[in-house]
Amino acid sequence: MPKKPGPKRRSECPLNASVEMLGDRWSLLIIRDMMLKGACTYKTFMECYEGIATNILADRLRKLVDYGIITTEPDPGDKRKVTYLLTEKGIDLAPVLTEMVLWAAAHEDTGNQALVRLMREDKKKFLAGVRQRWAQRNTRRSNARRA
Amino acid sequence: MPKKPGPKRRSECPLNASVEMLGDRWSLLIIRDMMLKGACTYKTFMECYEGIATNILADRLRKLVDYGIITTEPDPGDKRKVTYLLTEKGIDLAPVLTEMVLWAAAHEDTGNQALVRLMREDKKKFLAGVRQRWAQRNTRRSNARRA
DNA sequence: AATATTACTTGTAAATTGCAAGTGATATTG
DNA sequence: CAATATCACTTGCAATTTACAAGTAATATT
Repeated sequence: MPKKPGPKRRSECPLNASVEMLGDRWSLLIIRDMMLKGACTYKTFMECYEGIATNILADRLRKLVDYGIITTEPDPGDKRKVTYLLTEKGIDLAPVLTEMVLWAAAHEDTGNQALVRLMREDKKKFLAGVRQRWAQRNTRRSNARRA
Repeated sequence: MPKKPGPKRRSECPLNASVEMLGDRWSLLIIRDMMLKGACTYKTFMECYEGIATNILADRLRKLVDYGIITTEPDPGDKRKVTYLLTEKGIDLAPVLTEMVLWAAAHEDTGNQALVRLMREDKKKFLAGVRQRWAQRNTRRSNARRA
């Protein structure tokens, strides 16, 4: 997938680009729930422990789709359902999430120490795991489409 | 420095902790200007290319101090000036910044390719460089205080 | 003594967020 | 097969946050 020039940003700085796409209180938590809990429907996102509002969730999902971080496809079994999936671009956010988790775990009093230990003890392994799980998902999806 | 329990957060999740501290459109850009451009006064932060408003800057600096990410000290030469410095906790954000820069550079059309190349070709070296430059600064500061 | 610089604060309009209550298209149940 | 439930949203509105412009107080310079 080619890089999009994107609409006018405040600056050309790559950090600014990241901040404009992900710099809010919800987007990265949605990615987290997809990556770690395998969440992929509106309903499961609503179960997010932090309690996201419905309008904000709809808005963030729309933006994440626009940015090419996630995609949607209809559920073949239940026509009410929409499945959200991480794209390559979305999967590539794993290192960002990891560093943010490790930073907070090192400097704040936080929970989920099991995840933190896993990330800290073998960062590469963890990243490879995320990547593989999602590669499988997307492959299954491609096969299904082909069939 | 011990970890603070911090006031009530939306959840115990370490990612959420990071997002609550840094998940907005300006905080990480301020850290960037300190880390990469050596900015350390209100005035230099105002020169930030993205054009931050004065009230937002004052608010974000206050919050970053509260979170222990930066500290202030008066300028010994000019009593009008306040110097802002990264703490250890702030310096430890370098890997987060790096991954965000590399992610955007990989998937978006952005500038500052020199920085991106440096980060990509030798991430460890880049991080060590940031750390060393700031360690020097903080050492000089300690010495000055002792003298 | 007058002007400039630095680090802010204040006021206000515009945008964003959070909460509650719909809505319409499917799916399930009695 | 009619009534109810579920799913993925949208709408309305108050509260909070942001952006922009204009101060202000404490130094510093000329």
